[in-house]
Amino acid sequence: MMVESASETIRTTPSNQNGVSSLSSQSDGGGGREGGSNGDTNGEISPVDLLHLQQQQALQAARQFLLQQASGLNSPGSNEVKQSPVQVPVSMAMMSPQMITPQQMQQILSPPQLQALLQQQQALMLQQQLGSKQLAFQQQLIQMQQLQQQHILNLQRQGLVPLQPTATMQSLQQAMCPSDLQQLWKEVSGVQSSEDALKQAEGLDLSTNSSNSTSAFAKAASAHIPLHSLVNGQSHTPKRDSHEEHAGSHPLYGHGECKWPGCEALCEDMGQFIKHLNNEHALDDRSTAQCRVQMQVVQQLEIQVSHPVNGSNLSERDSEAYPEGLPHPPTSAATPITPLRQGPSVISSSSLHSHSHSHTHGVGPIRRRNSDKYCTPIASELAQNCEFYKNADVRPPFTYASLIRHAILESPDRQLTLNEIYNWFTRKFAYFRRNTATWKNAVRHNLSLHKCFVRVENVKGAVWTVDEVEYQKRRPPKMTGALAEVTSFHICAQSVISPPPLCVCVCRSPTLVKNMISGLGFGSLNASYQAALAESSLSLLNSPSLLTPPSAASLNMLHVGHDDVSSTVEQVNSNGSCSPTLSPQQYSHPVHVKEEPTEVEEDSRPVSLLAGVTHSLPLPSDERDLEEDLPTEELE
DNA sequence: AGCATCGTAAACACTC
DNA sequence: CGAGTGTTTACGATGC
Repeated sequence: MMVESASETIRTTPSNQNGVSSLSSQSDGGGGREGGSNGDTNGEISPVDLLHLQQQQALQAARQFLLQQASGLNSPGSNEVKQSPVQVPVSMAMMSPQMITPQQMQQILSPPQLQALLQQQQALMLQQQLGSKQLAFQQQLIQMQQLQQQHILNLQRQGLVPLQPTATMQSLQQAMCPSDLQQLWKEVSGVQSSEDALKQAEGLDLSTNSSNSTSAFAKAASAHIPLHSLVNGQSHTPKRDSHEEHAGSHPLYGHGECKWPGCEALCEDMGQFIKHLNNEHALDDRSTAQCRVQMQVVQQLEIQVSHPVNGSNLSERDSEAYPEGLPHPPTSAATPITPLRQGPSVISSSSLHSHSHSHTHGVGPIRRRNSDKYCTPIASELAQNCEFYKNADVRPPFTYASLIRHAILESPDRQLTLNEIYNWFTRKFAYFRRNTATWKNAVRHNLSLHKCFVRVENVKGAVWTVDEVEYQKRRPPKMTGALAEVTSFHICAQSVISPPPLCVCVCRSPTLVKNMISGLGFGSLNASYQAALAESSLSLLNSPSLLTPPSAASLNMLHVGHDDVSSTVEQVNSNGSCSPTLSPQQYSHPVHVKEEPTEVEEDSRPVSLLAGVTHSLPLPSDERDLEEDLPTEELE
């Protein structure tokens, strides 16, 4: 089996570079500029090669760890699992289908995704005919992909094809696209997805073999081939029979003990191990978060490898999605545009919404926990799914307070009349174009109830503003839950992309990196997991390419975020520089002070990664000022 | 169980 | 008077 224990894997030296190569094999000609630096022919290793090697090593370790988790979480040994002809991708595989109830699914998927899922499922119910044909087709496809892999592998060995690690992460992200969620849903609900998979397969370019523009990995992800069959480029023939595949071994089982990172529980036999796996490592927030964190790590590593210096990885789409002067969400920087995406474009922690209310009203509630518990970056979500929410009658998974705040802060003057807030709601969300009485009442209720919303008498009448201090106060004092950790690390990882020099300076110590990770709310993650993150990050952070001046984008990443919408908006003024939100007291007009029912005494939100690390360091005065000025909420 | 948060509903007051 | 706005209370659901 390719999977060793987690700690071993993390420390795996890149003796088999093929692992990276095969995963990232791609010859799109778009950015393989570093492929030529392969210096293994002359025996001399240049610094560049060393760097690359180091990066690849970190990448490999992170990737393997992720894949381990994916396969481990999949609990393939469970007899209850009836393997469908189509495998779920890694992101899906990490959610043990047999353990996911529809309720859990609702919690995992955002409402838009759910809606898309359900619609697809309904359509699918009508046609379930092509099972066997599709299976054969899939197998053919797999064979072709294996050939393709081998070929690309050979080319890479000869230095003919540059490494394209980015493709891997794109694939991972593709693997998390709504269509794949649909796939998962179908599998969970026992619906054969032959039609759908066939469509996907047809989408692949079968007319070309070795050097087309789609990586084998991406194809595999699209075709739902188990990722572990691609790892290391070894030609594991994907076995369709889960029993056959997992009868005697399991990636996370070896030498009589569970190889789950940090577990090491003794299991006499496979059955016991499976039981243990299901009991101890079942899908929950934490395991999901771990996978997501790991994916973030891999993503950042891959971004780093493929975009060593410049910040040009912000797509035009991102530019369009954000108001002038507002920072772009760090997630977008690495978010590939994939045609597979139909609904919400990004599945991040922000998409892990619980939407479990089952109200009888036409208008279901916006669950606060969605944003607070999961620290949803609403700005990011909204920006990226703007069109979706605009057109789809789907309830946004954000609290009224968050939305109102976002609306206000998005406005040029950071103040809106009630009617303008209404208009914003209806303009931005198709969902709010109906049931107006309900939500408008709720909006008014929220405006009045929350002290963070301040009514200001204006010449034109009353406008509503946001008192950011108050808003922050009412935030939960402590982020709990694994997904909060993800968000924290999200920022950590993002800051890795293009951190300011001062960040790099302190991150060269693995211990420190580890401490940073723990200090950022990763304390609940086990030691080896933290070590994995730390070490993965370290390799990256040692890269000279990180020694880039702080850019606006990188500064945006320096703060651990919280939930929602305006995390992005409020701290940045129109000229792009960061500043505290205009306090209501700055208005010359009378202000109605409200008392909020409950107040959190202390703002003990996670501090920024930078702040947590750099306080002991000399900081350029201007940067220090900037840092102090910046609220500690995530700047998306 | 208790608490906090949120969404919803509704009553009420005030202004235009 | 009615609509819009703003405040307040109550209640149920949910999560911790």
